[in-house]
Amino acid sequence: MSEKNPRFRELVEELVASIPKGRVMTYGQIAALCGHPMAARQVGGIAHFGNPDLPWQRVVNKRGGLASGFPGGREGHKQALLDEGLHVTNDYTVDIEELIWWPDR
DNA sequence: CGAGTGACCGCAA
DNA sequence: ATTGCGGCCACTC
Repeated sequence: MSEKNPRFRELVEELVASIPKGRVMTYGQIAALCGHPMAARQVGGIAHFGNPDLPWQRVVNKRGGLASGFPGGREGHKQALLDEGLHVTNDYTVDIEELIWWPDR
C-alpha cells in the first residue's frame, strides 16, 4: 500500500506498459508526463535497464526514429514494430504524427 | 558525499 | 541539409 514514492523508473514503466498496441510515445513525452519534460535521457536509460517485458519498442524518439540499444539494433526494433502492425519506413522511422498516443486521449 | 553515465532534446554554425 | 556541442534529469559505482 502505501504510496510508494513513485520513482521515475516505476512511473516510466507504468506509462510504457499502458501504451496501447499500434501506438507510440516519445521519450520526452513520457518524461513530461512523469513531471520532468527534460528527463528524456533518463527514460532511455531506464528502458535499457528496465523490465524487458515492457513494450519499449513502442517508445521512440521525437523524430519517430527507433532506438539503438534495442536487442537486435534498429533491425530488431523495426521488426518488433512491424509485428505490432505499425508502419515503419526504410529509415527506421514511424509516422509519429499518426501513431503518437497521448494518455489524455 | 562526489563523479560518471545514458535507447534524449534543442539550438548554432 | 548535415554536423557538433551543451544541458537537463535520474540512476549507478
